[in-house]
Amino acid sequence: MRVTAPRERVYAALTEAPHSTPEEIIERVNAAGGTPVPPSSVYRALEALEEIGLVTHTHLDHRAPTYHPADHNRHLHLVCRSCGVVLESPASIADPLVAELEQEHGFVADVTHMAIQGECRRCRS
Amino acid sequence: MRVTAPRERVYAALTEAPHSTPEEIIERVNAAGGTPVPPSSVYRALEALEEIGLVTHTHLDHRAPTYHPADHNRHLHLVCRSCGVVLESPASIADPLVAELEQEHGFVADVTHMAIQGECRRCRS
DNA sequence: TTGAATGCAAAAAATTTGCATATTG
DNA sequence: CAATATGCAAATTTTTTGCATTCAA
Repeated sequence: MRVTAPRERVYAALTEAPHSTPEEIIERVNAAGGTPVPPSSVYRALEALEEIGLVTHTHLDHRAPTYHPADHNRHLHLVCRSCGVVLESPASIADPLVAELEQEHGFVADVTHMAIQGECRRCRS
Repeated sequence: MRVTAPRERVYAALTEAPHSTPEEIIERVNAAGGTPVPPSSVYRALEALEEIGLVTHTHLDHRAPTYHPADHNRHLHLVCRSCGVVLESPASIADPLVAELEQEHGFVADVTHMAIQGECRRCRS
């Protein structure tokens, strides 16, 4: 795995703005100026970074996946339908559900990959 | 809301094959023969059916949404990463998590909209 | 009859691919 | 030096939109 400028710039963009879609990353990487990075290189960089575990992606909603630096404190993503805010909660909060799913269905769940939709405190009030 | 042929055919396709993507629905509706229904009409029919609550959609993975007839027994979707099988579980299995999320974050979760990724019993063995 | 819905074709949006060139290790 | 990664352009894929025509109520 080579360290290249596009990969470094994509990773930098993700630390500046986690939960970015590919499009947002493309824009951010290029907004910074310097040699432009074409979309195809951004897509390939994301793929590479994800493969070595530096980056992960999550599906927050019906749109494109969002990428962020891999976090060893895995977390659940909670997305508000009204305002779009993304809350995070330790993945462990779902441990009882995960255990139940395994017992009931023999299914080993990864609750961090897909967000949970709902409505946040502020929008409810 | 008018009852029209395209809408009836789209709904019929969903009862025959729930969890279909728009593309699959387009194919199924037209495979049946008869007057072809163009993609735009399928998309519009899905939107209309969803609006009146006859149909819902769920995000099973990174691909297109999948549609199915609305079910008053709401359920969680469990998707196996290896084989792609879609298991269902009563939404109530997540009640404790939902309660916890509300208490901790004031977030009212709808756990049925996004599937949970993981690995099914058969693929694990 | 008449407004809602369709069908068609074209546009838009998002992602992928092939290939020659440049670059890392 | 040799294999990997980039940049560019074109091709795909998926979904949306405008508009004249048709059809359900």
